[in-house]
Amino acid sequence: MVCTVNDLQQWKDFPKGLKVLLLEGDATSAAEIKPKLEAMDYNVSAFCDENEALSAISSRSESFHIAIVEVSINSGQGGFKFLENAKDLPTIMTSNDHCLSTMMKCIALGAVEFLHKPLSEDKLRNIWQHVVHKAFNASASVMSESLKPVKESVVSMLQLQTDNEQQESTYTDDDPDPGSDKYPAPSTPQLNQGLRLMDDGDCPEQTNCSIEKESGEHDGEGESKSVETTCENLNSESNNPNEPMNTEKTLVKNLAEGSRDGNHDSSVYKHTNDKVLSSDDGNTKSSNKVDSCTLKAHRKKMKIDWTPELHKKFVKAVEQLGLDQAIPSRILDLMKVEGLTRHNVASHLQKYRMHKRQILPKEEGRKWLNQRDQMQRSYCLQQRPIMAFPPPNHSNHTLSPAPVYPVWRQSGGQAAAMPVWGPPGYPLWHPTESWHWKPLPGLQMHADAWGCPVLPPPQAPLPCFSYPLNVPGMHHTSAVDYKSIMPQSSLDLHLAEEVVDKVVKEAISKPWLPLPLGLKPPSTDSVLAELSRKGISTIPPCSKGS
DNA sequence: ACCGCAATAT
DNA sequence: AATATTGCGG
Repeated sequence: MVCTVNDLQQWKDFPKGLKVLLLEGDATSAAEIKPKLEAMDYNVSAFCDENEALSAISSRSESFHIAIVEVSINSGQGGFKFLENAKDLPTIMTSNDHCLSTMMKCIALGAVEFLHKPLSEDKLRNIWQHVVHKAFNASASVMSESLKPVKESVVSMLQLQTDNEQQESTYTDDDPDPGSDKYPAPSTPQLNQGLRLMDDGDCPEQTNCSIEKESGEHDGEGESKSVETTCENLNSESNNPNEPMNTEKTLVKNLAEGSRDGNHDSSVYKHTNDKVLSSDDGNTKSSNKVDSCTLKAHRKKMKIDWTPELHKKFVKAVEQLGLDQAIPSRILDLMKVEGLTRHNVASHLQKYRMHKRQILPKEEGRKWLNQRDQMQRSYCLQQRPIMAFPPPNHSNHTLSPAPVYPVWRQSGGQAAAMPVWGPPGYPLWHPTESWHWKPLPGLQMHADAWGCPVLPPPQAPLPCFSYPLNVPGMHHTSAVDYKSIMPQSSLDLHLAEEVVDKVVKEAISKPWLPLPLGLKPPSTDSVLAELSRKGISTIPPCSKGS
């Protein structure tokens, strides 16, 4: 609060008379710069000794409006000490060292601007802006919550915590506090340039940091939202006409994005990019790699590494829930994996289901797909496997080309060659040789394979049996065969039976529907015949609703 | 608000 | 190749 709005209002010829503290590493450069400042009618007090400068501001801090401090590369903390102890004084840092890290460090420590040397009058002319800025923002909470993550990110990147900031407790996460009067300066060309270097890395979407939608997901997924939120906040803030530093904020935010490798929790995420600092030139002071755990606010969603273990959890959850209840949110709950999002689960679940039902090649799918409306379509999709039971007169392979079942890939990669896909949900009609997932002795794989139960499946629920009426021959014979063929996976059995159940119900209730896959056969007549043969003569009145 | 699917992006 | 994201319909 060197200068209040009031002061400014009464300061007729502002910024003339601005009291500038100049701290240079040597008298020569001080003597060089001082005249330039004075040429603008600034009132300059030059120092070459940091401690002297500090005592000057401590003894009469009110007598300076702004400080221009050289960062001396040679002398350790040269300049920083002043910076950190002159919290109330808008401080511009200058240096011959154009290294990005230095710049950021200065800004992070509260400098209002960083100017590359040599200092021209042009660069110095408008330093008064900071004083004005401060005057108008000193009391207001400049550091909004939204900036906290940004701050943390930068700090983390620079590893300031390990360096020099014993006294600087701010970034830890507490105070975004307005008390620390230092605020980022109007961006300078240099700064922008420098920061841009940082984003050449690999954050493609950063350019449009704007509105990432997803804002919808405030739900339980206490995950990587923070940065996005930050982003939004930044944007909204940048709408403020009084805020001259949009670009800088954005860029800084980008930095945050870049440094998003930190995830504190389990091994869900792949730590893929730590290259962020690579563009950093050789700032040796803070060149250590960013500790990945420092950042809580990791930016965009990280790619989940669906390790076998994780997948196991997933499958376990799915099984616990049962197929009907296995929806992303519940699975997510059951899995209890920190950082995992519903989207992650949904995505995985989608794939999981896909492979369970062994999507047929589109071509074939098309054959029977357009036969009916959406309902019909989904019906076909769901039932197709069952319908593919080789009818007496058809060789199955002509109807259902055996898909390949990749097996779960070990994240380690050694088992990459293994088929990762588990058993198809309904492998019945597939030639045995395609059951890659089958026990596979010696490979710990199979348990992780898609669709392969990790837990003994719940014995009880075989929903299909809950229909006393719907156990026509088809079910019977098929089920029996199935069991004899595929005792390995009771889950599959379960699934198959469930599907059978559905099909039977469907067949009973809608005998008029064509069967998928162009299986001519059993179709209506056969089914009906079978039903009657089994003594089931009472076919529910075929109401669509049933 | 969430689910599921398909298409598409990364 | 594996995932994530998006768009759409439900």
